[in-house]
Amino acid sequence: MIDVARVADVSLKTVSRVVNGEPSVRPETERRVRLAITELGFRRNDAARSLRQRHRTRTLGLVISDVGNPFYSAIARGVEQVVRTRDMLLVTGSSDEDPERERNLIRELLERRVDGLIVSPAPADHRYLLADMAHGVPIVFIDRPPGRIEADTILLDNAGGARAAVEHLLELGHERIGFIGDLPTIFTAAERLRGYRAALDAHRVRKDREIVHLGSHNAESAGRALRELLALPAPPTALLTGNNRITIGVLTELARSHAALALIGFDDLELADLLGRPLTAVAYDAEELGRRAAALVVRRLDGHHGPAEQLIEPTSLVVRASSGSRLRA
Amino acid sequence: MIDVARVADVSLKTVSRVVNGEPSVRPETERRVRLAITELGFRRNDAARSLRQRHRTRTLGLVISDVGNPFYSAIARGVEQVVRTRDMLLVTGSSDEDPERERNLIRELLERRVDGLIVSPAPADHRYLLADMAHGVPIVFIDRPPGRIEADTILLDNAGGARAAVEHLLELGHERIGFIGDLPTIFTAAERLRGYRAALDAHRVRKDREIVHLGSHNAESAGRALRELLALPAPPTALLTGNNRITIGVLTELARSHAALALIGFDDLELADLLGRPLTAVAYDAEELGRRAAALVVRRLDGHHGPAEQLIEPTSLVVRASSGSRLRA
DNA sequence: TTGAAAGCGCTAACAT
DNA sequence: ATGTTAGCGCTTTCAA
Repeated sequence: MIDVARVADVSLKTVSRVVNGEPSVRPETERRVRLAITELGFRRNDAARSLRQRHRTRTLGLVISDVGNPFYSAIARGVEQVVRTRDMLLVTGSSDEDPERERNLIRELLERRVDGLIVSPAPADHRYLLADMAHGVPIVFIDRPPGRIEADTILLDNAGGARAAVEHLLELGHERIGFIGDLPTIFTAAERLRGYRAALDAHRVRKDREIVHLGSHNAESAGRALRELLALPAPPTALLTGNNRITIGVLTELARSHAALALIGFDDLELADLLGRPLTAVAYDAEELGRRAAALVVRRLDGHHGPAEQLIEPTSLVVRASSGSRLRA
Repeated sequence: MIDVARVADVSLKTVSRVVNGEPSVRPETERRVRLAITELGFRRNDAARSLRQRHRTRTLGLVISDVGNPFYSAIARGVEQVVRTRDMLLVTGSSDEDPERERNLIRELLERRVDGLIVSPAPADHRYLLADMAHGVPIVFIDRPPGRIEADTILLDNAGGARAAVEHLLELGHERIGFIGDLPTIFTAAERLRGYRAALDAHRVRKDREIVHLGSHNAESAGRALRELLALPAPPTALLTGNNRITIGVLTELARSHAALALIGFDDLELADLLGRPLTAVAYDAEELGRRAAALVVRRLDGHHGPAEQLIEPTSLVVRASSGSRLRA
């Protein structure tokens, strides 16, 4: 900037005025400055700027487990929509579900002085964030709650969605409804399992642990789990799958084995309609999840100081062919 | 930091030493400093830091049209993999294919002094970037070439992929092969159309403009385009679709109309195997595209100064059921 | 309308 | 082993 000033033969402050569109600069002076700016290819340095200004970086941090996962990229898109209206930028990092990496990522973002932070947390003790929150950095948790602290959080209605799915199967006349899910140490997996059980309890249907398989973390292991369930003396007549990876594994295995099984998947699939047997699914708006999380951050940025809030994003059951029709009684 | 120094009763520089893990600090002193750091909830300010240091922000900028699009999120993931090995962070912005927004985004990123930039550009004159490139900021273009400047670029083999698809259909005995694509103002759409035509030319098959439909930008309009093609007196017996959105529109319409038509889609679909009729597709590794783009940036960051390079990422034809079997001659 | 000087929070270079 | 000083590139405050 000082170079620009020299070339334009004005003071540094005048250049600053031009660059920031402040008034009180003679058109002729402004022209000289602009010329010098183009000549030198000058760009204002935002780091220096935010150092002097009221310390806003107009940047929001987002920590998720994987940018490549459609669920998280939908969230990122929702967050971005809000961020954009405020003329802010988004810094994203993938934690791969590793608490230590998550913590490092958060530290880096905070050191870069993001104005706010949205985190989809791995299970961990998040008390280390209390100091930063006390310093006024809005931190919002998305999809899963933080560990051992109170903070704004937005979750899916995991239990409600699973319960609605199971109740739909019950209404169709099924009584042996299986469940294949991920490890219950994962918050969403545990909640979905809870919803599954709650539905059976509410309808006084016997819960058989034999047809519940937990710990499937990818499509392959879900396929194996399904084979085991189908090999049982009394296999389930219907199945709820705990997430999209598991659903895909099950669909693949089903395509191979041609077994008849009513199926509902938690998480909708993009091409659910075009599958061999269109998938009945527990759907929700992941983008909206991102938007609402960003709105929580923005509200605090705008001076809101209320207590931590927990928001629940609803799910809906999209009934297609895979859940089948009423069982013959 | 000065507050920490005061509380720990040491000089500012000693705090800096502790924070940066520099040697020559007595363990006892270090303990006092660390205590003060925790007490005050201190975080090093990276803006101030990079201002003084050799101006590295350890940040890479990525401008794409939409974070929510699987193609771009795969790219983002690939870029992130590389960025992570260098302990850098990724700042992402979506341009929505709007050249003006793209330019603003780029300006913001450059003002924030990203160490490098990866851009999937909308068609535009990119000469405004020459000054920044001359200042040593590595800028790499991905998926589409920049306008009116020379810069490192990585593209898909769009023409080659389309050509291979058409040749596969020709080998199966088809002679009336249609094409539904996006507007040829879009680089990739134009290239794919070129590949389609090149294959027909090479095999001396007559090109009929009637069975080529351009300008489909979403699934709905692709569905309409298909209906028009099928209503023709001499409809095509096979079809190449120009991208995943178009493929989905065509699949939807095909599911409705039950028309018999050999189909190949450019862009693979995640559930291609599980569709009613598994999709033959022109596939490629979008993540690798991101990794290679990031590698180009990183190489220049490491001091490479060669001329602009253009890399081509190969595609492959994944043959499944939808392209059908050999036509009865 | 323009400019001079101070200082944001940190690190590099040089003392002690 | 620890401290002092200057200055990164900008904006703020005040003066001309």
